[in-house]
Amino acid sequence: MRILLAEDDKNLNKSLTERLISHGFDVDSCFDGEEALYYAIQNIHDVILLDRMLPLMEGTDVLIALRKKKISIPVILITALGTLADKVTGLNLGADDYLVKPFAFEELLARIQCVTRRSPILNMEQNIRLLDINYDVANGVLHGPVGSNTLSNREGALLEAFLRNQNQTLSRSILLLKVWGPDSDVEDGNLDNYIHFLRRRLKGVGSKLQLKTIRGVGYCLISES
Amino acid sequence: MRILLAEDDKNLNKSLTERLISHGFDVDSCFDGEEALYYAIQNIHDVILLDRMLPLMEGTDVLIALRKKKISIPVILITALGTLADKVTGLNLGADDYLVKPFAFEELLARIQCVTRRSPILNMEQNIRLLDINYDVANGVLHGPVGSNTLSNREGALLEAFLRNQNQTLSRSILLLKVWGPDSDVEDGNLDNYIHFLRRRLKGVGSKLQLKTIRGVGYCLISES
DNA sequence: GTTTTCTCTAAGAAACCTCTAAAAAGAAAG
DNA sequence: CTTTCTTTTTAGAGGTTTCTTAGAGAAAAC
Repeated sequence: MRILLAEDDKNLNKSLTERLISHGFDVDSCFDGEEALYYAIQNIHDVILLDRMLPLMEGTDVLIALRKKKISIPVILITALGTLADKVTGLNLGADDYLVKPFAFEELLARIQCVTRRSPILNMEQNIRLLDINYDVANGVLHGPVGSNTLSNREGALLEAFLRNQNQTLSRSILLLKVWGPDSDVEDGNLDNYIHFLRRRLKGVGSKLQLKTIRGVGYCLISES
Repeated sequence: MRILLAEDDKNLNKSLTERLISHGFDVDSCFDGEEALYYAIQNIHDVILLDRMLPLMEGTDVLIALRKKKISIPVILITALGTLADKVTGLNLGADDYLVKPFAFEELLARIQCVTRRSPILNMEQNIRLLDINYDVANGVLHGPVGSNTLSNREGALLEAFLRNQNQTLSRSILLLKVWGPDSDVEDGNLDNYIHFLRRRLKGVGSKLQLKTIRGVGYCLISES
């Protein structure tokens, strides 16, 4: 699960990023509103944590711009105690939830869980099942008919991308964004590599799932030949 | 066991801190309500001792804020004799116990014991057992099948963190917070060091428990391979 | 048949973890 | 106050895993 964090307080930003990562999320963090919008419109994140007051562009304006572009990624607004009064405005603008500083990390986790639960496949559940496999997201363990296998981070992120977008063909560029993030300048061939790794893993646990290549476009996880 | 103490009377604060430490607790002390909330929301303490009247933010408001954030750490309110009248209010707000100033230190100890006994793993009992070990918290002695061993303070705090959170993967950042406290600026590598020490201790007493490393995240105490 | 695109192997690079050694800090004893 | 011992911390060598790059061969498209 990929999270975009826009928070200008350097300490808070760093600590949140670390703790989110340690909970198994992929995190892109930024420090001002323009940057936040730049990342957000790539539409590759599953949740956006948006501080209300940001340099260059207010968090609320980022939110307005997003919704105007019909991007419906769940947004959790982070408001300081002082600006709490107009929290209603935030919700009216299209925010899915808000959080008042200071907040407990556990509360943040709960709210993330809450806003992502709405979209059925996109939830934070420990396990995602499909056909004959069962992927434990938190621990990165893939269970299949023949056995289990622990995936590396990249392998896990790639599998997650397919599992959260079932029956969809994911283009190479989308996969690169979702798995390596918007800033990565990784070689294109690296993706082929991980596709290969993942195929080996799937075969290794005896799954009938196959990563079909859609030539010139990308890949799709399917269950039949 | 890590205790958060919020008490603005400098003398009382100091004396309590010292005596608690001498009884084997780890103590973070602070002098006003905002600070107290700041520490408390990190959710790393096992008990919170909260003076009712604090600068910047009343103890009761801290308590309200905490419970609102679904943080359920046991809280013992400390009230002066004059404000005793509305002690009921405190309990209704979610406090677990209260203590009227002036009080005997032994009474405080008893009440800490009382509120921590409720959660089965988190209690103050002398010994915590798991599989083939038995850890005497008060004296820092680790008993295993082959022998016993006295742990240093840090080693003990680390082992305690694992024993109080059984079957959980504890991230490096959480461990640093729980063992070294929220203000420490200790080098990250120090943790690796104590993991190593603890592994040696466990092996030394012949235990089958293992500290499994979860690469890129942290560690987990498990009993099987 | 040529070109493009994809698959897979191999190996170097980077990141991360473990453990040793020793310096620094602190506590206890003389 | 000094010495001695223990604990805590820093530093870094060496090992392991993961990530990335590169390129040869296979498959598909034209």
